[in-house]
Amino acid sequence: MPVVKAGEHPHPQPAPSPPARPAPLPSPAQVRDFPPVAAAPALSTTEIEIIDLFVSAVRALGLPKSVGEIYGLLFASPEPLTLDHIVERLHISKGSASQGLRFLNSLGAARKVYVAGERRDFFQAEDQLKRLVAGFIRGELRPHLESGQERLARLDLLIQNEPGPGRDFFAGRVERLRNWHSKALRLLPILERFL
Amino acid sequence: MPVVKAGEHPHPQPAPSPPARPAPLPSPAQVRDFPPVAAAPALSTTEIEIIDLFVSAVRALGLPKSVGEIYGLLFASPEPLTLDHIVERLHISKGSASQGLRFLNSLGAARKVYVAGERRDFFQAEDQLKRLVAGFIRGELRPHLESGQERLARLDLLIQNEPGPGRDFFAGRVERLRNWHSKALRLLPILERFL
DNA sequence: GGCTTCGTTCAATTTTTCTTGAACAAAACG
DNA sequence: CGTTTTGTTCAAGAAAAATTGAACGAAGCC
Repeated sequence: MPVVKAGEHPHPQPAPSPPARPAPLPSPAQVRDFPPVAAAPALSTTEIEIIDLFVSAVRALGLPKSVGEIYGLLFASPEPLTLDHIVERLHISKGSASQGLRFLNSLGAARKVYVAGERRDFFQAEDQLKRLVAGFIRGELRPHLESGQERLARLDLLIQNEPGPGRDFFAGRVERLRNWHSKALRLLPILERFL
Repeated sequence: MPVVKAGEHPHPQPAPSPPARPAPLPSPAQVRDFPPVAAAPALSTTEIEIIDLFVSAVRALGLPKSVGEIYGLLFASPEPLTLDHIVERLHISKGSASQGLRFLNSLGAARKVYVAGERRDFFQAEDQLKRLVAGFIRGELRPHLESGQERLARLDLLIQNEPGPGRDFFAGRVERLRNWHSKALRLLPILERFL
């Protein structure tokens, strides 16, 4: 079974990352230098460390690595980023970035910010713990607990046609499960309040 | 293994079509399988439902299915079981059963019970929520939070040689991370107490 | 309208994780 | 002691999950 791997290994990126993208040779004509967007700068050591931190946090929550990378990059960035920025700096596919961003957005962990005169969507990391937790509860925890409710109901039915001797035992078990379930439900608001 | 893992199907992936119903686990094959010779009784519908419940709970925590099956079977059993019982009734390999049992044992979720005149180890499920939670915290949550501590220290160092302008921003970020970390640490005792 | 940019989707592929099974070690038997 | 029972280990295979990339639709732009 898997296990806690607390080890340290610094790179999110595998080995030798190719120097840069094989940019199509810019035709000599272009003189226009643009301030906003240039070739994506490589990640700094600090950025890498921050991203790595989120990658492992997010993995611990059972979410895919790319989600951690994206959130980490946003968190480490003073200004909002577009999907392309993310793709280029993280070297992940557009597909991954799109999905990851949509997921983060659905939990309220990444928010779209309006940028005047820009067609593209810009994202920034939600950095209020309380909001992050609330989103996670709404999006991930709550749904599961709710499905538990149905399961318990189904168990109640099944127990009815359980042969005599076993029935009492199972009834006790289900009661205990119900108790656990209700405790978990009551915990959620406490969580939200505390964090 | 992960720490908090809480979302069940934490995939950011858009679930194509969530047939939200919990399909009974390993049911159909059972009866045909055992030809002659004293065999373990097939799982009852109730047992299957209970096991299924734990399988999905455990998956939500990022643990392997077999761990959920084993705990579920123990939980649904009035008397303690041996590794062989588990292998036979669950139709999983000895290897899986051994590992799963050891893991559950390490968290205090399954305990060895002494049975007079028996050479084999008998296991029963820990059924006190408080103890289960405490074990999970000690075995899974705490270790991860501790590794976070080291990461933060490393970040502090990295920030020192961060070029001027960025430094302040990063310093603020790291401070925030440290704040989150300490909140998480303070949450653990609350968790243990509440549940 | 035609062209380009942005972003999404999803089947195929890659990566990661889990499970199996056979080889072993330890201990009890006799 | 040799044998049998009990349980562990771990490489290899199977299964599950994440990532890619190309095709596509929806706007914006000129």
